[in-house]
Amino acid sequence: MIDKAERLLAVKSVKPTSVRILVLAHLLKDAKAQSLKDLEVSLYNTDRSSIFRTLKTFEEYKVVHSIDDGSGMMKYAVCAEGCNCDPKDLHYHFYCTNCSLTYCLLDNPIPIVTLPENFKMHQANMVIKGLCDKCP
Amino acid sequence: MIDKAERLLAVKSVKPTSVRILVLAHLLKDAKAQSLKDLEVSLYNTDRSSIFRTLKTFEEYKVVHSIDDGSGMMKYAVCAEGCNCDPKDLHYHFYCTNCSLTYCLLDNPIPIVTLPENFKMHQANMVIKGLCDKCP
DNA sequence: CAATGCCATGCAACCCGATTGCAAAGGTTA
DNA sequence: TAACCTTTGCAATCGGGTTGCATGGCATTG
Ligand SMILES: [Mn+2]
Ligand SMILES: [Mn+2]
Ligand SMILES: [Zn+2]
Ligand SMILES: [Zn+2]
Repeated sequence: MIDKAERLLAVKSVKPTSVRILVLAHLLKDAKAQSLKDLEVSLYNTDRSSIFRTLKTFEEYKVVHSIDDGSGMMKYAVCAEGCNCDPKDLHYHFYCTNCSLTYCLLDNPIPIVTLPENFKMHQANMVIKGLCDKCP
Repeated sequence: MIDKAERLLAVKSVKPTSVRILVLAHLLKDAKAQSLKDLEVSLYNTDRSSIFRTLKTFEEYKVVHSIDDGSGMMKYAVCAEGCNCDPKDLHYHFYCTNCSLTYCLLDNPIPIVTLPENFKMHQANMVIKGLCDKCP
């Protein structure tokens, strides 16, 4: 995962510092959307603000995208290959209200929504809430 | 608006106290989604926590629904007539990144999303972000 | 009417995720 | 080596949301 992280950082032109490699490797390893706190707990000897700023950098360089799933904590997930975080790359997210896991539903494109006259869409945050397949 | 608020509270079986009438009248008057802070500023002689608890009560009794538009503040909007806050009453919301207004897009039903096997949808928060018709 | 009980309200304090200021550490370049 | 820029760690702060507690208002009961 370390190698994979380093390669991905190179592709995205982000300088591969130690914190960045660790954070990205962890996001790649547990292939689920993770919060700042999740990462803080997992990388317990790395400072929270460093992880925070790393995530901001990752967002800026389209390494990860953030998901506001309504849980109160922003979640971060590695962007799929080819993703540029454009409207066309938008996808649904599913938040399990039981286990708190957040999933990227990459298979369903989000539909074109007919907006009122002269409204322009730039981004979207589409979250479906319910129970995942591992929860009762 | 005061009358309308009192009538609506009666319909929803919520005891019409002074704070509740004021809050609901204000939500009805400015027919847009408003945050706790918005209401706090408008009803400057009413306590924040009272407004907060009023909004919680309104949610519980399906008087209003809340919208997490990603602005960092929860927004509240009066439910349309006949709304029971069931999945069938879900609708898109539009958040203008310029003027920070949040609109209920009541005309577009949200589509049925094909979920992975054994995932069950209970709720959803669908927010489209961009520019509204009053913004450049 | 007085006593009781319940719910709503106001105020202050707290919680917690997010964010920032600042100095030290690392690495790069001249 | 010296100057410079970026990253990191630590501590403090911010801000929306939430809660504990005492008071107030109102209705019910005796
Ligand atoms: Mn995703
Ligand atoms: Mn709405
Ligand atoms: Zn689950
Ligand atoms: Zn606007």
